[in-house]
Amino acid sequence: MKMSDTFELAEVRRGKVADLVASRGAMTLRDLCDHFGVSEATMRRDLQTLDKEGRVARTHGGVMRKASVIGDLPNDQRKMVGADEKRRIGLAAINLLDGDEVVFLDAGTTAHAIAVQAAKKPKCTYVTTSLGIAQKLQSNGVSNFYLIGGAYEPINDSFAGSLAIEALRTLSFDIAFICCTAIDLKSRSISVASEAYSQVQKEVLATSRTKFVIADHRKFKPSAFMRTAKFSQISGIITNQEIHTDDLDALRQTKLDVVLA
Amino acid sequence: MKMSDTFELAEVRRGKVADLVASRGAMTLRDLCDHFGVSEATMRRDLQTLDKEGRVARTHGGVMRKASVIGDLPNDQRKMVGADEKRRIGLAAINLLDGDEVVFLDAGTTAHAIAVQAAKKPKCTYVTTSLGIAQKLQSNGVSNFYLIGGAYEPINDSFAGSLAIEALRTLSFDIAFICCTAIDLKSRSISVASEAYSQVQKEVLATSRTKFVIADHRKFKPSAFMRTAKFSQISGIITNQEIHTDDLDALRQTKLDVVLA
DNA sequence: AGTTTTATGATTTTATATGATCGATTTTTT
DNA sequence: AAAAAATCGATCATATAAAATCATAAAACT
Repeated sequence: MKMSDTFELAEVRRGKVADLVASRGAMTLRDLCDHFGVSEATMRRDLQTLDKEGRVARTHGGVMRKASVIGDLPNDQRKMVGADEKRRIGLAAINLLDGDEVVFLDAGTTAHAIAVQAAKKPKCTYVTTSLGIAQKLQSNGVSNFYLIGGAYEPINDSFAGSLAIEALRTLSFDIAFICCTAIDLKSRSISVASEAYSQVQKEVLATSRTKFVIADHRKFKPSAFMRTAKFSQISGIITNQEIHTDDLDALRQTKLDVVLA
Repeated sequence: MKMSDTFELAEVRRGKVADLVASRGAMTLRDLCDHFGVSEATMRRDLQTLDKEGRVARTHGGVMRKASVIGDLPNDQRKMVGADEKRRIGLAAINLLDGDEVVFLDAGTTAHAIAVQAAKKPKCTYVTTSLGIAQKLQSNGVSNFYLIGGAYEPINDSFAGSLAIEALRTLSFDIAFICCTAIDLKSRSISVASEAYSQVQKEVLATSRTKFVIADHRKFKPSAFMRTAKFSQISGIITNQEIHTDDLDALRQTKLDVVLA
């Protein structure tokens, strides 16, 4: 039988399975089959092998990280404001993808929620300016990603400056997921907190075919910082159902695609 | 037995096979056949030989890098090898700094040990290609650092490729701390495991005023991978006291500054 | 030169990996 | 507790890969 294109060697695949399980803590058989594109029988045999080697611990229906190799716990479980809303937004974003795009992930906790799910579209190429998102992609076993480097901006855990701008000029993205600090429905614009980063965002917007702003409902408030873009420059907004009715009405009066997660 | 001819001798080819496998992590038999233009039978025999010599690890359908070389081990395990030696090397490196330089930190566990101490010279500007080192600087509160982005290289947790090279071309460093896989005292050269990353290192060397190789005593062994630089291109070596006497004598016969930590 | 040794590629035989199927077992639902 | 659903392990056919064998070609040695 023909093996998957991405993981041609069984042993390599098993290594990735072990890494993935170690980083996520636990996974179902179904998740692993989808991720690696193999049948249940094959994945069962992989898990059997890995279990014998002591690299994972099998359970009914899936597999868990071995209790002894705790190490650093994934910070997915770290409490953040509106964690479930962000998770839903991240899932909605991932579901917008066909599966073969070049995807830009902006710096921000909402884009972080996309990175958490990125393994579901393993054929996509991910590009980010965020240190934390790069970490997350790496620990989730997504290895086909690019990081835009530059000067570190502690304010949003990202890289900016001329190095970043220059790097972005040589790239282009199929779709960009943009984070912001505030969405002002009156001026129909989005804004961020860092001056250096607003330049990065402008460059990203200039080089992306489709641009979605991702923002939970709390972001709909008057801006007070650097204005990055007007609504006319973006394709749509992904937000969550808890959005205030007035805000939603205002949004619907724009030309933007609105996705409620 | 004649070795003078530089044409495609079998042993030369096997060396290249070992290099390629070490640099890519894993390859299929078919890939290798295509790359070297030999039959499957021949390549199988090569792999059999290399496997017996312990230079690669065969698997069904192809071949993988030996886990012990670098990279495939879980991060926490890798860091524990010679931890105290690396800590001392890191400290020695930091003590070489005046306190106001632009410092390049290479990708590798030894450079990681420098990053751990970086807060002791807070006025320095740090630049790195390593995701892990960027994390460490960030978590240590060192915020004046730059990350060279690019395509992620799982083999050494760093970024490489044309984006990285281009970014490096616009910078220059006062001092660079370079990590390597092996230091060959006979050929007086250093080598690394990743093809893409050796290019990054060459660019760093070209753009740094002072270049120190940092390597614990285990690194003094014949190279088998990508040669990055000759001794004539670097300023000195920082290693630890446990270095073998023969190695130290050989080192002292070079023009390099030798720092024992 | 001529002989021996080694390396290579084609061919056949053996071994391994995969996916589908089918009861058996466990878990969940009713 | 019974029924339903999901998961598991075993088996089989098939496709792919590895080993063994053999004939030829290239090097090395005398």
